[in-house]
Amino acid sequence: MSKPRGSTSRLNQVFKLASPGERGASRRAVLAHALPCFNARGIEAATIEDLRQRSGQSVGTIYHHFGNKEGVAAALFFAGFDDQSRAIATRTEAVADAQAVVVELVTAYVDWVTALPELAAFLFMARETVAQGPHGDALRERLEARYAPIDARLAESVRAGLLAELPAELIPALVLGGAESYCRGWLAGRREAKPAAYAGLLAEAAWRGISA
Amino acid sequence: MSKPRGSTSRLNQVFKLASPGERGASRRAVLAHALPCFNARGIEAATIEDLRQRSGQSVGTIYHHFGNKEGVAAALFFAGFDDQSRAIATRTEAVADAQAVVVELVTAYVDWVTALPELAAFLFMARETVAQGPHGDALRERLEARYAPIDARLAESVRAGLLAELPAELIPALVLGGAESYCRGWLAGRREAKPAAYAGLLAEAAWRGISA
Amino acid sequence: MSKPRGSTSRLNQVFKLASPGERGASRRAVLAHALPCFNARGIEAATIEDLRQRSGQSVGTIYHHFGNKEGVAAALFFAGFDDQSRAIATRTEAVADAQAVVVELVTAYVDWVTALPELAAFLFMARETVAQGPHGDALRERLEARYAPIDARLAESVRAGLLAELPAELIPALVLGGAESYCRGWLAGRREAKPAAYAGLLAEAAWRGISA
Amino acid sequence: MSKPRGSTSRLNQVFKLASPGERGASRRAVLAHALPCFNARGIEAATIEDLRQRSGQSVGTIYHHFGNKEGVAAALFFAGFDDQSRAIATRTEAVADAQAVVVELVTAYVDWVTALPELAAFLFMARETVAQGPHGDALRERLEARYAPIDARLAESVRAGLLAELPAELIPALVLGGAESYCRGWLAGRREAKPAAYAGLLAEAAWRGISA
DNA sequence: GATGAATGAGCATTCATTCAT
DNA sequence: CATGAATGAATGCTCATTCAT
Repeated sequence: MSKPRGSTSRLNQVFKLASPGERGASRRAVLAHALPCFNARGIEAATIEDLRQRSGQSVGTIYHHFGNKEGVAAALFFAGFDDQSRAIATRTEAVADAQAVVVELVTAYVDWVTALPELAAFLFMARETVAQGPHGDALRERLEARYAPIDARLAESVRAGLLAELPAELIPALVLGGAESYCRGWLAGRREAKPAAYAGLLAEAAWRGISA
Repeated sequence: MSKPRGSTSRLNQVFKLASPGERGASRRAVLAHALPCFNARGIEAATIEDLRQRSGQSVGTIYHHFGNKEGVAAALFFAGFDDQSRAIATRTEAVADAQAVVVELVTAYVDWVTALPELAAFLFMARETVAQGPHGDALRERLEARYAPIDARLAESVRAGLLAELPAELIPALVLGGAESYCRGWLAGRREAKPAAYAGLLAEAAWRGISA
Repeated sequence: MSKPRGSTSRLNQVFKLASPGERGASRRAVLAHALPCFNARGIEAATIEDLRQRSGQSVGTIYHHFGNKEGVAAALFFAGFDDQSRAIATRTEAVADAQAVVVELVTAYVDWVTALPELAAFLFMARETVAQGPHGDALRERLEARYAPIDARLAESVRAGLLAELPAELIPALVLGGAESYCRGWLAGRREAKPAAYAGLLAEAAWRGISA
Repeated sequence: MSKPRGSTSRLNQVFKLASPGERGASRRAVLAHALPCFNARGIEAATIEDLRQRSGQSVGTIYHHFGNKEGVAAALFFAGFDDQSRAIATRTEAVADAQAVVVELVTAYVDWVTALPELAAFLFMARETVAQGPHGDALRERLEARYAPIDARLAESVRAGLLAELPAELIPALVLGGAESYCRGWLAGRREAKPAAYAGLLAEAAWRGISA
């Protein structure tokens, strides 16, 4: 019998990375079941009772591991965020020129969203909540860590005349804005085709948008 | 003494349009003061007591006009959404060719967000809530009404060979994705320059991204 | 049929004074039934559910009138404290010389405790809690208002040579310490005779303790 | 280097007496650190987690030694109570006539409170809790053991005509009431001078209050 | 004896909504 | 139409206690 494929086993991998070791089983269970809870009703509207029932853990265990409901959401957010960062880093570090960086970035992004749609939807939903909560600084650090190397390489290309002379703070929106917008639409059920199906077109449009 | 200008009087205009007549004064007061309440803490976390205190209206009046809290949020959402639609329609209907449509659409969008940042932030925040609530169909109708004419003209240009052969469901993301992404960043305090300052660059990049 | 006598009707009078008017009925009901709840288990251990059940009011009404559990305790404390102050003031203001003041003070005190034992027990129990809570300043003001006139008259007598040369901060303890100590013992069930039965002896001992 | 003096080393002595031997080190640590925990927030509001953190012992150790939280409070109470009893007994047993007994009793009492204010505050706070709990009988026995010899000697003096004809149950209040009242006020921060400073005045007033 | 992760009953408090005036 | 006191279900969270290691 073959192992299950697709988003479930991929999700398990994300939670394993977030709570490694045999000890992390109950913590993992909470994280895994919190995802549908939060996605179904929003972080605020989801109740600890929801999390408890679906995860099969006790209230005390949830509070033992995460402190409070926001703590569960933050842990889930960073588990997803970090996995996404790894996926992007792996692909963008393997290539050299600016165009390839843009293509790999956009492609890695839409592939990740396509592979883990529930987690992607949660990241969109939880981002502002996390940014304004007690882990806001942690988020900003990790955003910096994710995008700084990429920004540096693109800035280099601007100096080399390969990219248009664009304000640095505008580039991220031009590169990932289209992909992000399409992904939001797809996750909300307003678009049919998987984002990965348009990876090439989105990457090409992004590159044309910023190239000299 | 001249009247105050800028976002406050512009907001008043939005609320006047949403609740015309002398009778609409209390309704207007609730809408106007609900905006900071919802933006400060989120729709779910804002309380009727917050709305009551800031608006100076009674609990009964709020329920009389809006039915419930979600009703206030929906009314505020559509007031903002409709104003944005009017702004876009006014500018895009005045031009003929595809490139001009794209430029006017992007420009109208970022200008509107720049002029009414609180309302824009609320629209981003409330969109999913409204889409999943009892007014979801109304939202889908109005989205259709807003974008159908524009989509039609762009689709025409695709057939005329002026635009790249792109899937119809991808075009909106390519056209407005960059602007939307930058606006989100600006509203969240992660970007410095007003979106309107980059209207030209965003419009140009959008056009290059989809042109043949 | 004659009216009921003794502590119950006397208590009702206290609560009437604390929440006058027809409007105050539900507030009064909460106060009246909070007394046995707090006395039975302590303020901390008494639950809102206890108060709700015994008073027959809703949770919302309790919070509407008192804000929180500590608010109920504080309101009850001041209702009792103020009644006790009135009882003391009435009797001490009616006499002239120092010995009579001491006698009336001690007598009024033990009579009040004997007449309202439940309330007296609560005052002993709640005093430190109130003093350390948000109403601590209010308590200190009212203590000052109660004892300042009496202290002034005793200090006058010290100057006149009728009283021993005693430190001002020691006098209250010498005057009321014995009565207070006996009352505590009686309220705790460690003493048999009602404090009022020893009013004369306690007053006489107090006067001998401080007289020149 | 000389040993530290004053209330800390005196407290250590109390805890050593309560938990002698090498085995009693962890028990002693819990008792010593429970005192500030209970004083800061009250017995009910202090948590096992507070005790655990401050004492550096494990939850299991606390339960091993004391059974439950009330057990810690009771053990601490009796450690203090017994030390106070020893201090009183040592001084009152050394004298013969009634006046000397009263003077030594009052003096021993205020000296003890002055030397161990934290413990004294705790005794006032915990007394009712202990009296109503499962150790109530133990407390009543020890109170009897402490005061019976003293009461007997004073009763003898009443018969000898040295003391006023006073009800037996009133005498303890007349003797210690003033001292107790002043000590409570000092411990609560409402009085400036240490009780020991007024030992003579308090003892004299007590004696005058009860002497024939 | 010692440990501390896990438990879950129990609590204070909030807040959308109603409805008598 | 307008009001705001009253309601009580629902929720996040705490914490004493247990027990497997």
